[in-house]
Amino acid sequence: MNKKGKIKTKKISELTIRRLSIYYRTLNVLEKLYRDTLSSKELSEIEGINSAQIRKDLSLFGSFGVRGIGYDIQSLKKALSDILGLNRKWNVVLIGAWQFSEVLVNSEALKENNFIITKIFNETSDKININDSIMVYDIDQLEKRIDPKKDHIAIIALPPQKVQNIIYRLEKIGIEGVLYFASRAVKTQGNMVVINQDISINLGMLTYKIMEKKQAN
Amino acid sequence: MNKKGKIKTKKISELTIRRLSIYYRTLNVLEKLYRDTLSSKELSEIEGINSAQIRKDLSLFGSFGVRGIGYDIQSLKKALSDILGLNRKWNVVLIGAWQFSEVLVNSEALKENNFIITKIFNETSDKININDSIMVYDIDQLEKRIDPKKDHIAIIALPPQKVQNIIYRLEKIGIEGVLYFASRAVKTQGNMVVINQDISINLGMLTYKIMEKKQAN
DNA sequence: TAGATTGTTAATCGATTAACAATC
DNA sequence: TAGATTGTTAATCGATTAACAATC
Repeated sequence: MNKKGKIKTKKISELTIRRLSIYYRTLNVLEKLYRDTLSSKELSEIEGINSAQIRKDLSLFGSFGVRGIGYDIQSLKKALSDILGLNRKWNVVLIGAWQFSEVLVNSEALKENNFIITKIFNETSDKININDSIMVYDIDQLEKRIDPKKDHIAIIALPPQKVQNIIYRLEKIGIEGVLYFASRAVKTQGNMVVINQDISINLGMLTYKIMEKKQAN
Repeated sequence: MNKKGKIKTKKISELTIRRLSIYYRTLNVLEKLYRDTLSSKELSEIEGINSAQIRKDLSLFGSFGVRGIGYDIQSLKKALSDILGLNRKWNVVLIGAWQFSEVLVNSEALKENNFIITKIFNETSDKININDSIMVYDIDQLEKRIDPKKDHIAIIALPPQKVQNIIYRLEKIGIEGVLYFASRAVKTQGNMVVINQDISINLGMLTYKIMEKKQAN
C-alpha cells in the first residue's frame, strides 16, 4: 500500500501498452471475420511478436484465456478495451489545417475506437466541408469554445512552430490529453498527457532499414 | 568477419535508431535558430532522454563531440543524416485518398528531409489539386507507372482492407520501402522494408495514460 | 486419454544509467 | 588552472523468452 492507501501495483511499461494496442487492433479485424478464438501462437504469427511475450503482457492484467483452447476473441477484446480505456466515448477537438481535419473526420481509426470529433479549430474555417454535428471555429476561440468537462482530448495538426503555444493554451484550459503530429519536442507543466506521432521519425527509420538491408546484400 | 568477408558489426537496436531520428529533428530546429553547439545535457532536457543514453547512442557510430564543449550542431546533423540515410534524395510515390495526398504534399516533414513526391496514385484522380511536377494516376496503373529504379519508397494511406493487396503488388514491383497508416498488420516476402504508423495505437496509449494519471490522483 | 495451449517461473538477454577518466 | 562535457566502462535494471506444470 502506498500513502494514499491504494494497492501498490507494478508500473506497466509503455512497451507493453503499445503491444496491447496492437493486439486490440488484430482482435477487431478477426472479430469482423466472425472468428471466435485465437491462440497466442496465431496472434504471434500475425503481428510478429513472440507468443510468450503476448501471454506475459496479458497476464499483467489478468487471466483471459483458456488452457488448451486459447482466447475468446470477444471477451479478450472487451478486456483490452477496458484496460486501454477504449470502453467509453472520448470527445475530440481537432486543431489544424482543414485538409488534415477532413482526413481525420473520415478516419476509420477514430470512428471504430469511440473517438467522437465534436469541434474543429481552423485558421481558414470557411473551407471545411463536413457534417452538421461538428462545430467549426477559429483558433482564437480555443479558450471560449473548449469545455474541459466535455472535451477530453485534442488532436493537433499545425505547422511545428505553432504547436508549443497551442499546447500551453490547452493545458491551461485543462484538457486531459493531446496527440500532435509535428516533428518537434514540446514542454508541458505535467498536467496533461501528450503523445507525439512524428512521420519524420518513421521516415528516418525506414531509410535506415533500407540502407541496412542493402548493406547486408 | 562473417562469411561474406565483412566486419561483423553489432546490430543496432530499433530503439537507438528511433532516438537518433529524434536527435536529428532537434538539431534541425536548433540549426535554424543559429545555435552552434549543443551538449548532451541540453538535448536531454529538450527530449526527455537521459544524457548518458544520448552519448551512448552516438558512440555506437563514432565520436562526434568535443570534451568540455559538446557537439557542433552542423557536424552532428551531418553525421546523423549520413547514418539515417537522409543525406540523399528519396523519391516517394503516394498511394491513397486525395485529402491525404494533399496533406503530405504540403508536409514540411517530407520537404525538409529530402523526400520528393513524384507520383500519386488515386482512386479519384480528378480531385487532386497539386503542382505540375507530380503525376497523378489511377491505382490500376501501379505496375505500369512505378519504376523501382527511380521510385524508392511508397507511402500508403488507403482503407485497411485494401492495404495488404497494394503491399503485395509493391513488393513484386520491387520498391524498397513502404510506410503505411492503416490499423492492421501486413505480410511480406521480406524483400521490402515496411513500417506502420498507426494512429489507433497512439490513441490507445493516450487514453491508457490519461486513465493511469487519473488513478494516481 | 492425447493434444493443445495457457499462465507463470526463472534464465537469458539487452537496454539504461551512474560514474569517471580523458580532455577541451 | 578550474569547470565543463565527452566517450566508455561496468553495474543495474528491466524486458524478453524458453520451458513446463496446469488444465482444457
